[in-house]
Formats: sequence, C-alpha cells, structure tokens
Amino acid sequence: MRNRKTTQSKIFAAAKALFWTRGYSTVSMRDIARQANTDVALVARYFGSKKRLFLATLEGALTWPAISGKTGEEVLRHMIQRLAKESPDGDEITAIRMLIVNISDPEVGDELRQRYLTGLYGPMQDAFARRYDDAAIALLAATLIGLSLGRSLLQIPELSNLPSDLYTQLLLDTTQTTLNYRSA
Amino acid sequence: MRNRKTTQSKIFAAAKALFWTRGYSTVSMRDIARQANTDVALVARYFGSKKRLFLATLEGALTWPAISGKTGEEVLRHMIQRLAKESPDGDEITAIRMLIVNISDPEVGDELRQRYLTGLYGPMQDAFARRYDDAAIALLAATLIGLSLGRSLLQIPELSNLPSDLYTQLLLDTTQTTLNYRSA
DNA sequence: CTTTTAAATCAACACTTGTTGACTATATAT
DNA sequence: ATATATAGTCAACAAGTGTTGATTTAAAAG
Repeated sequence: MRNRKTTQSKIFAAAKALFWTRGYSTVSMRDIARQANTDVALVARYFGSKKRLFLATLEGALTWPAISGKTGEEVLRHMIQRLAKESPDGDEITAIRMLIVNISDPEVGDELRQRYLTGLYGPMQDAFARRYDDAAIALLAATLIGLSLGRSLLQIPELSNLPSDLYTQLLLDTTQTTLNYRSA
Repeated sequence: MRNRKTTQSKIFAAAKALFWTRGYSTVSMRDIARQANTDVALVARYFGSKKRLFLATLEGALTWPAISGKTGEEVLRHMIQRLAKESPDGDEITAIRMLIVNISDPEVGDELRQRYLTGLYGPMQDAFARRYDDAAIALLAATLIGLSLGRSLLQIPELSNLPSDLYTQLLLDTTQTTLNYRSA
C-alpha cells in the first residue's frame, strides 16, 4: 500500500501510543518508525521534527470538550467517565495519565503544565467559582490526578483491582466530599 | 583537593539532585560530572554504572522510618510534615516527588513502583488495618501523591501559593476526612 | 628527598540519537 | 506505453550516550 495518508496515520498512532505511555524522551524516532512499520525518514519528513510530532499528539487533549452552557457538575461527570475508562493495564490512556508521564520532562513539561492550567484547571475553576471554596477545587483537581496515578501508574491494588463501575463510583464519591471542603 | 570521599559525595549529591528533579533517562553521566565539577570517568568508576548510581540515591527513600511501635496517625503525621517541607520551586525534594518523576521511566519505573508498594503503601495499610476501610487507605495514599504533584510539579496556584504551615493544615484536614471514607 | 599508592585526567570505544539529502520504486496521468 | 509526480528507501552526518583502558599528577609513606 503506497498511500501517504494511511502511512501518516500509522506513524501518528504509533507516536501517540509510545509518547503517551513511555514518555517523550524515552521514545526515539526509530522506535516510532519500527512500531509503524515504516522508515525513520518518513517520520521526520511527515511531521517536521520529534517535538512537532509530540505536540501533534496533544491535539484536543487537556481541554474541556464544549464546556459552555453546561454546569460544572455535568462537565466533571463527563471527565470522570473518561477517567474511569482508563484501564490499569494501559490499553486505554487518558490525557491525565499522559500529563503525569510527561510533566517532568525538561523538553515538554512546561508546555504540558501550561496547557493543563489553562485548558483544564482554569475552566474548571471558573465553572465552580463562588459556589465552592477555591482550595476545594484545587484539592479536587489534585485528587483526581492522584487517583489516576495510583490506579494506572503505581497500580495500588485496591485501586487497580476495582472494576470500572466501582471506580466510577469512587470518583463520584470523592468528588462530592472534596468539593464540600472549606479551608480554615 | 584530592580526596576520594569528598569527590564521591559531590558526585552523589549532583546525581541525586539531577535524577530526582529531571528524571533518570533525561540525565546523562556527563551532566552529573559537570554538576559535580569532575570527570565523567570518575562517575562511572566510583558507582559502577548509571543505574547503580541511581539506585544508590534511593537509599532510605520510600520506606517508613522506624514505624514499629508508633501508631498509624503518628507515622502519617511525620510523613505529612516531610511532604510540607517540599517547596514548589524545588530546592527541597521529597521521595514522593521523585517517585512521580521517575515512575513511568522504562528503565527504573518498575523498581520504584515495587519499592513504593512494599516500603510505603504496604506498611501504611498494615498500620491502619481493620480501623479504616481499605478503599479509604488507598484513597488517602493517592490523595497525598496527587497533592504533591499538584503543588510542586503542576504548580496549581492555589496549592503552590500556600505557605508551608497552611499546606500542612490542608494535608491534615484531607487526611482526616479521607480516612473516614466508607465504600458502598 | 625518594618511592609508592591512588586520585584525577585524557582519549577512545561502540552505539544511539535526530535530521537531511540523494536515490529508487510505484502509482497516476497523459 | 510513456512520462510525471511522489511515496518509500538507503546512507550518511554530526552530536551525544555509557563505559573502559591507559596515562598523568599529586598526595602519603618510606
């Protein structure tokens, strides 16, 4: 098959899978090419550079999907459902997990941190503003990330072993109690 | 100064600082040598290999200090105080932050995950066993890690801006409410 | 002061990295 | 069937990687 589009998407899929699970700097262009059954040169040619390819895999990630018009709770519920789909064995990878994996990379960490703050955290803060304590919202954000880390990366048994529906329930429960937190 | 011990400790300090902040695979032996004002060859000679040097920096980390005899609350309080010392600008680095930074590294991630589970999580589970819900303990572990991530790595303003004592209070508060969680 | 011991340095190795350019092969259009 | 456009391949580059050996230099022991 000699088709540019399909080759491009093969490369893209391979890059996303590798970058999102193993992290930017531990993945080489040749790793991506091998995974996509192509040549290294094509990876560089079709996407410009390694960093540009990584940034391409971030398209649409770390931003709320159509947040306007919906209540904070609705949006949050949507995110929780997505988080719950992330399996501990890693065949389903959320943007939150990708964020954790790459946040401390000197090459792309700052970019990711900024995208998270402006794309996810900021809007969430706005959606709940003046209805909950500021510290409670920050606490909720941190807790959701911590749970994702504990379930998929650290593989804490009590979290990893939870079936998807019970994990969803746990996320909903903690969201509720966390939001009601008042500082001082 | 021509002294083996001091050179070794200079190298060790440089390695720990770099590994713990930037992560194992993004730090080169030459980076360490440069930071320690020595030659690359000495780094390899004094510590065997890159991985052995990294493992050396883990000495005493990710394990409870003298847990026997103390109650779960006492040990937990001790950990919280250590967590609170971690400044958002990174001149004080906790083992938890190091864990997050390196957990997804293909080279050392598994080792770290295992050390965390057997050295920190397991003992904590034992210390609280039959006094709190299993899910509550897992939830607490995940929340503490999430807060560390949010404060020092993601730099969520509402967490990063908290002075050390208020951050301690937040940790204590959430610990209390989280432990009382009952599933289903 | 001379000899010995070992810390520090220099150079090199085999290999991997991202990226570029020239070349070949194939599908489409004439 | 021939010409053209372009997808795919191969080779090479400069730079960086971990690691090892030989050499030089300085401190300690005689």
